Amino acid sequence: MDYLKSLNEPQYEGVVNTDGPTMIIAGAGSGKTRVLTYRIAYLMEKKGVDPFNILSLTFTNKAAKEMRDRIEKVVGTDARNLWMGTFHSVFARILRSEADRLGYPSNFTIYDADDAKQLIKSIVKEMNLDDKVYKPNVVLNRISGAKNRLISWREYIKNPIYRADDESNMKPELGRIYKTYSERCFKAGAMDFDDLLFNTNVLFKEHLDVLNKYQQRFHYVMVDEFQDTNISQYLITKKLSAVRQNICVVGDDAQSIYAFRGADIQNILNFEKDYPDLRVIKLEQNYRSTKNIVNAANSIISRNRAQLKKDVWTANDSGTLIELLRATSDNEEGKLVASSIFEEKMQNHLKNSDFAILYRTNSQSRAMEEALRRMNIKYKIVGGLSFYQRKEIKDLMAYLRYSINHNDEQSLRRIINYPKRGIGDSSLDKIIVAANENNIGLWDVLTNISSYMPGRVANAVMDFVTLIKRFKIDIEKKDAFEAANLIAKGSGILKTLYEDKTVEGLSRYENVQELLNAVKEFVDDPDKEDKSLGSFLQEIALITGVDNDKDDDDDKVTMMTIHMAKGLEFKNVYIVGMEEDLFPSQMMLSSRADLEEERRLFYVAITRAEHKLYLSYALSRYRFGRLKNCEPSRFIDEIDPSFIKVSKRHSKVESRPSSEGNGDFAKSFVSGIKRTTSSQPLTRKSNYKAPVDFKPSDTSTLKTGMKVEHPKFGFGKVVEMDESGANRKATVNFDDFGEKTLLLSFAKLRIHSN
DNA sequence: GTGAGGAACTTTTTT
DNA sequence: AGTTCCTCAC
Repeated sequence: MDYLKSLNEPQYEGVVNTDGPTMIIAGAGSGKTRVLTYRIAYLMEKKGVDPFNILSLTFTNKAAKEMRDRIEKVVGTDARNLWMGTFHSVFARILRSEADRLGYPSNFTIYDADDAKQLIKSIVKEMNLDDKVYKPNVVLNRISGAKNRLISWREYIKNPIYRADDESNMKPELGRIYKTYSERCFKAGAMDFDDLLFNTNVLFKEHLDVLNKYQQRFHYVMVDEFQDTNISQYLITKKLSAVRQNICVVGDDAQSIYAFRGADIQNILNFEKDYPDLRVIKLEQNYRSTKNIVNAANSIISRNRAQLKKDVWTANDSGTLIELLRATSDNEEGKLVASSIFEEKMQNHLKNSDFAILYRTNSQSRAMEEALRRMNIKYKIVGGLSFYQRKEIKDLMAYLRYSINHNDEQSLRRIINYPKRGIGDSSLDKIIVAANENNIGLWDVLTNISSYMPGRVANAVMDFVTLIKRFKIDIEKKDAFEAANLIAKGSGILKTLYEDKTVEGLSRYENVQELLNAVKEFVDDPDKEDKSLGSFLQEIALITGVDNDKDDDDDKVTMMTIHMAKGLEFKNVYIVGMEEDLFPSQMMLSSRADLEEERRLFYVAITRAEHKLYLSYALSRYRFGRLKNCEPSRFIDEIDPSFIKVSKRHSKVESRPSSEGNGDFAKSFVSGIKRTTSSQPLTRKSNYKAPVDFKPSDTSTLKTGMKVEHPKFGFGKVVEMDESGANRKATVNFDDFGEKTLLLSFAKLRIHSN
């Protein structure tokens, strides 16, 4: 057990005091992951605990995987049997096997935020409420908040305080929306993210035999990033460890940055009250960063009132001062950062992967990307719109999900008319209303469609039902990969995408193939016990941006939001967009507590840096297409000035550009074609109007090989004619826009020559 | 039912 | 600057 020798005293305490309630307060960079890893290894090696009896909850799946790998290095392949994962993934797994207790199917669907918002939107519409008042985001937040505090819709409706609160906010119907939303999810056999935790609590509360089973199973319970757990999560861990009391939570109140998601910093501040004989261990020595960085971070966080006493220090060198960069615009900010990275690489022999650019909002990545590309610096963006949120992926997933769970309303919505089969929105609404009015499942309506709907649409629905039934059989008879393949082909998704020869269409086709590859990998993975398609889908639903980070060994600069950077470290860090209203975010400044959360976020960002930290801000920035003036963030002034210096790249203040931007670069894009609005994207072809003198020719004589002109796409050559159907189509290869297939009854083509 | 085109709105972080 | 909703014509 050599590894114990490398630990300092509090770290050692954290590893060997395995029994009884323990709280480890771990300052940034204090070796928290090491302690947790060794603690588990110690439990297995020294105490002979079966890994099957250890539950370790982490914040991301990636963190879980890394920890498992590290433990495996110490104790061997036994580590694979540990229960390790995020709250959501571990309890989704448990719910899956206990679903019948709650009246759910074991193959329940997991709704992501997108599905949830769509559902709320349609409920608000059905209830004839104003969607300006009941915005899906706001409603979902409110429902989510209630669930995270374990308030069911029944209690919500009963409680006069919530009602009064909602009424004073002019949203008296929230309770009813919550009720309908819950019922619809239940009927659809679906749980949203919050339900996974909420229903686990219900399960443990109402089925004591089940609770008992898991209490007996988990002899040791550990929770990482405890500062970011909500009440619902806290109660689950408390219940699970109630018999043996072997609960160990690890966290840092100074790094609590998920209050918006229901994380309650009181969990960590009040933990002592719940466990009077709690052992508290503080890890205060920072091994990661220079003195300047540690002290600067301390000078920031000391301004917050809500915190535990802690004295983070380091024995490392002072290092260089933090550098402050000022740019005239967001684009120049990108250039300054890129050239600074270039210079640092040259002078200090650093790799791209030693750098991280951190920002407050995802939209800030754009300017940085362009600058890095121009300087030929490789980069990767972690998070943002993930692979699994792309339309084509969600479409295929919806087919897979629906083929497994025929009552999944949101999936049905996506696929019933994609590819087009003549079942429009109004027909779909009728189907949903029929299901709700007769209190039956969607599938029951679809299979008896002729009693609800006459004629042409009914036939289309019957074809759809036959298709889904076929898929269901495929899933039962074949393995997940083959079934997914058959569904991708049979649904017509592959064909539709294959026919789209545009650049975007090609990449969409490749993405679908990529998803099929992911299923293949899943099926071939020897570590997976349940290889059904349903199990694959549930796993995918809980994958996040960081988990998805495939090429982390490539030499690339990492770009991500500060939230995503939690738990990571880099030699050099750039925190960009240090502007008032952006960071701290304007939306967070309504109360003191929120300012403190923004400050903790800044603390997290600073403490990611090992050697060198840069802060940058711009004097003006594009927002909704307009250039807006910006002021430096108050956080810059809050850093003790002895740790910070102004960079030599700092721009002069006088050079601030005029705030009157006219994003009118489109004019030069395609000559002779006018943009119809100043504010709409180039990607939409309808944003261009033909010059007034454009007169289309009679296209009845159009043939392959002819040169044509189109008002929006300019000149091109006909590569293929399709005269088979009622609608004549021509595929034209345009000089500037590539191949497009045009319906000749609509297309305004002018024939030039052949 | 479908697609084109215009207007209006957007305004944070994520399991 | 990009998305989404609405309207209108086919």
